[in-house]
Amino acid sequence: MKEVAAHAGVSLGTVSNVLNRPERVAAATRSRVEAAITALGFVRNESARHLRSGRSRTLAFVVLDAANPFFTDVAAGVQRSADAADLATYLCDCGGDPDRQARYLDLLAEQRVQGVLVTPVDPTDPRLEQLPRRGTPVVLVDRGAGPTHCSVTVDDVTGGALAVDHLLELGHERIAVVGGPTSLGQVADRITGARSALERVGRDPADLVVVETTGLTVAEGRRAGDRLAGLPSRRRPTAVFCANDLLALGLLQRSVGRGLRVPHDLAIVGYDDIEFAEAAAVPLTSVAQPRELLGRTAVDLLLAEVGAGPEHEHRRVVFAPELVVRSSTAVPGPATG
Amino acid sequence: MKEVAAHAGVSLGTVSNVLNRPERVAAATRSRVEAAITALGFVRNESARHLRSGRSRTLAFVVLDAANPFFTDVAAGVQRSADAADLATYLCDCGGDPDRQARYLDLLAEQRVQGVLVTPVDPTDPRLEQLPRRGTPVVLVDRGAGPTHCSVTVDDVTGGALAVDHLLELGHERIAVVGGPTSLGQVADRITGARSALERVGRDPADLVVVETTGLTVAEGRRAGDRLAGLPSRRRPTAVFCANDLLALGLLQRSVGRGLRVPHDLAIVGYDDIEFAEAAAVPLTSVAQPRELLGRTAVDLLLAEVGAGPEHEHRRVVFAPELVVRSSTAVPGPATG
DNA sequence: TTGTAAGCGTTATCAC
DNA sequence: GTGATAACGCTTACAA
Repeated sequence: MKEVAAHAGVSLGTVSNVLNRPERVAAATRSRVEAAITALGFVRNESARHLRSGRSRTLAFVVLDAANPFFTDVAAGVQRSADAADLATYLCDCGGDPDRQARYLDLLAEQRVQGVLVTPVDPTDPRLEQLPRRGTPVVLVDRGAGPTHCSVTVDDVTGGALAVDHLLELGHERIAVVGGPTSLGQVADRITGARSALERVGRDPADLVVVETTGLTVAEGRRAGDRLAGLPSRRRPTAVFCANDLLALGLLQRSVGRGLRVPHDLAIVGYDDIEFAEAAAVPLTSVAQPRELLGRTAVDLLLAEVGAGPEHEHRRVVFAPELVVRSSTAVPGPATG
Repeated sequence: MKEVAAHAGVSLGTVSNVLNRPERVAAATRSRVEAAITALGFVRNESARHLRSGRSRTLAFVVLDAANPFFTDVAAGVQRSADAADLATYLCDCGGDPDRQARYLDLLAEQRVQGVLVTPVDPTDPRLEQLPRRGTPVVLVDRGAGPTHCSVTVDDVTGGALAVDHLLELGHERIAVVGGPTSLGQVADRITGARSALERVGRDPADLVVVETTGLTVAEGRRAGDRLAGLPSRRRPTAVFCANDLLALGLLQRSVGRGLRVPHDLAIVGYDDIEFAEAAAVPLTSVAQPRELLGRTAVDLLLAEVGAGPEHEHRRVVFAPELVVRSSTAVPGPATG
């Protein structure tokens, strides 16, 4: 900037004014400075301006796992709202690793971003509470809040119940849940919902077979498929509720591959209703969540908190899930079975 | 930091030493300072340290479209290598929008990140050349480089040829390509490869029907499926090569939905071999790329450039694609057709 | 309308 | 081993 000033024959302050309050500076000087800027290829140093003037124009979305299309869809909503507020969004992918979450949160704290949105891998990380205490608002996305944050969620207990209600209505007796790790609130809640659905019809919730996985991935779904397909048909569940669509897709693929007919031998319900659920080998029944809206709302809450300052009241927004029925649970038609 | 110094009864410089060269400071003072740090919840200001000491410990990966699993898989490779080098990775999602790419590149320039990896939406953006000229190395990922960058790519011309070779071997005469926009080099190259395959067997490359799409998405694939399924069977292609798997999945879904049998009435080849290709309604034949490796190599090139400084010689690494044959082109077995 | 100068929170170079 | 102090590149009063 010093060079620009020299080149244009003005002072540092004037260059700064051209950059920040162009109306304050005479047209002639301004164009001289602008010429110098392009001639020298000057680019402002964001760290310096940030250091001087408080906050950055950046927001971060720390996601559990960017390989899951659910989160990239939520991220699309985040970006949309953030763009409208003229904030840039950095996506920080934890890839399911709590250490990475920790590192990102530390980094973002040091970076003094405007705010952080998180779908936590580890919701118990103390950093999640430290950040807002030190002035960086945090909004929890897809996970319930403590007293220190706003949150946007979809009711996962209801969602789990929706799925199992549907299977019970279809007359299924042996129902399994595939999902994990249960340290993820989403998974735990969906299983709770599944149990409550059984309970409501007078069945013992302990009847629910839980096949725990180490992650919500297609690969884990395949593994679960192997386990189930390996059971003698007498003992095998006739229906499976998967904690997300990736699991369901893997399970579906492996089940079909090992000769099971879906839904005839095995009905499958997924969760999230990602775009690929509909395009699957057997179109997947799934519990849909308003993904984009989740992201947009999260940003709205964040902006409200940034605007309000410390007297801000944290809010929890909860959306309702919806069951989308497709062939993976419907009675098989002639072309599908 | 001043507060920490006061609280611990030492000077600013000592606090800094505790933070950066703890061995230089007496154990007693050190623990006093550390106590003060945790007591006050002190977090270093990254902008300030960055301003003082040159460069950041951050790298950005600007992706064409994070909703495409291909890119999140590449990103996983990027993160892996970046983690190993103790660099944090920000993912910047352009969502296919060149304006967003422009905004991100501007922001990253101002932020003085260590380096930028890009799978460009708009490879002609002058910012891509300005950045390295001003000291921020840029590595092009999945796109060929000019003289100002390193690049890592997979040979898309060969990939396109691989796909069409396969269809020709299966005896297909009327072959279509679905893809777009052709402003994307990937798309253009794959189509070029497709044409060259026809040429090699003495066919007129102009025979290739090109169904242009506005993006590489499932939705666009569905639209293309409608167009194709609407044709009278006499004129309809018997095989389609899609420029990526998302298109292929959408096309597949809609074709099957409109009564076409895959591969009997319509054979489909995708590109990228994303995880969902295998789990599709009809498992998808696809051209596989070493996605993770692409990302890891990109970071390696970037680090080499950062290490070498201006006398660095730009490199272009090109990997080979591989055809993975599945049911969407194979002769239908009893269970699949 | 433009220039001057203080200060943002660090780090690094010195003396002490 | 520790404490002053001068940068780093910018913004913003305030003075000219």
